[in-house]
Amino acid sequence: MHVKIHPVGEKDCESCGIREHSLFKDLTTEDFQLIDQPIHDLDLESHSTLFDEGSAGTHLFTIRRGLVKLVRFQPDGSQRIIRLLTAGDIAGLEITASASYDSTAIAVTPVSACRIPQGVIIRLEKESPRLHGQLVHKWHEALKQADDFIADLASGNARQRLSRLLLRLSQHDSERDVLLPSREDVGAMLGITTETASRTVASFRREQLLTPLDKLGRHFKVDATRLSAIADGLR
Amino acid sequence: MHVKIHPVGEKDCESCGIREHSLFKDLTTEDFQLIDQPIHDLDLESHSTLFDEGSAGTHLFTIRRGLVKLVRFQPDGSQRIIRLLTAGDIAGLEITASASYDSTAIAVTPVSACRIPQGVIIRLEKESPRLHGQLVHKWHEALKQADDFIADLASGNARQRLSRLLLRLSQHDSERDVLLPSREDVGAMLGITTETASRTVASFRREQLLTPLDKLGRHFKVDATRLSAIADGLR
DNA sequence: CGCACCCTTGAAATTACTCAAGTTCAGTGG
DNA sequence: CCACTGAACTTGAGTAATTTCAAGGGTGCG
Repeated sequence: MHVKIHPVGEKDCESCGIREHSLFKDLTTEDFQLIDQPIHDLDLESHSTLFDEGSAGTHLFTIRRGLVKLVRFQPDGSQRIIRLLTAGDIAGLEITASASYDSTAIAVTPVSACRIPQGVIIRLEKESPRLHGQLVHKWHEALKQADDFIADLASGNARQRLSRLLLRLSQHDSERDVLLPSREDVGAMLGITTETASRTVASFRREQLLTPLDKLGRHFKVDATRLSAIADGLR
Repeated sequence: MHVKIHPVGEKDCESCGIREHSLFKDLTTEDFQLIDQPIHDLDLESHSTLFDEGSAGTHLFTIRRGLVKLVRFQPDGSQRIIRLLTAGDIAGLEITASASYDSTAIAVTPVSACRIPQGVIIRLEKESPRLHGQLVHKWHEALKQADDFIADLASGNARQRLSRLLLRLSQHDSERDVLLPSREDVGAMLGITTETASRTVASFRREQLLTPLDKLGRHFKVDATRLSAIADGLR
């Protein structure tokens, strides 16, 4: 696993491109003075692991670019994806409340992230009400996402689940197009097999709910209107 | 819906039976002085609603006794249970971060709860680091429970899901016995139909994985060892 | 060119859903 | 005290959806 690390000073954080979405959004210059351990800037390859479930929680990560999956391993060794993180999200939030990670975080695409030592967060949380508010905001976001995951992606038949996933993935994206993870990951996210994921995508393609934008079958333009109907169970 | 309300003063909170599990665990006597709005003690009947998804968040609830389900309504009008709350858990935590409730909370059994005004929590959170720590703890608990829900109760076939639910419900209980909610709720929790829930329970009974302790088919003694094997997919 | 890796497809088996009766039990009122 | 009723649970039979197992394609890379 190749990882590029650049130590960054406060200057970099203060001028960071995604700061308005990040934990450090509201921090003042004085707050930045409290950072007494290095924050690293990471570039991670696809498939690399940010941390493992159960291991000691030493850092928390702000995702700057790319897609990260949080997974739990099932008794049979397969993965169940429990959440997806994109730019602005935090991986490893739980270490502000606990000693170890609650799930495994794996990059699904190339990822850029800031790696923040636990100590920095703990210190800032104590001494900066600004960070504090952002942390609460992140807890809420994570919990809501988990709840959405249960209500949307773990309910209904395969067609409904895939529709909801596609709608969700296309939502934040520029204009109704979606870059899907591998069929295996789609399955692990929806709680269906890889084959069913593949068949359902193929079926959506035949029905022109999805129009391929590449030859690999990952990048699509979606028909949001008709997908919404399917998501709501209308055939 | 019948609700009994008893206003309580700080004295009651300080001597509350479940305080060691509650939000107010670490509060000092001075902290209690900050409570400037009445905290009510509620007795709720089975099936009564604590709050509705989307409605303005005015209170948060500490469950003292009984079982509460958090639900989201599906496009077809049916419920999907996204979390179960028992003694010591908090319902409506999200209003410390947001203006409205993210899900609907409904009592599954008769429930006793403390109803705490949003203002009290917001004030205490600002002024008492003790409460603050407890809140973070509760966020973490809720998130972990949501993640467990996805990994355990929304993965695998009906037998595996039911096994995991039974094991989880029997865990905290005194001695390997379980009081199940209605079959409909079991289904809504596992993402299966009522009929499949019923059939699977019946099947477990025939296999003596469950031994009825009442004639209604709600209260059982569980065979934890064999259920674990099923939960892990070993037939 | 050939080897991986992922995706796709087929066919049979399994699992779960749907629809439609029954059954049981608790509570109600005659 | 007993029939009546409603709600929840159970069960069956047929159908639909999904999984499983197995094989075949396509793409990119060494």
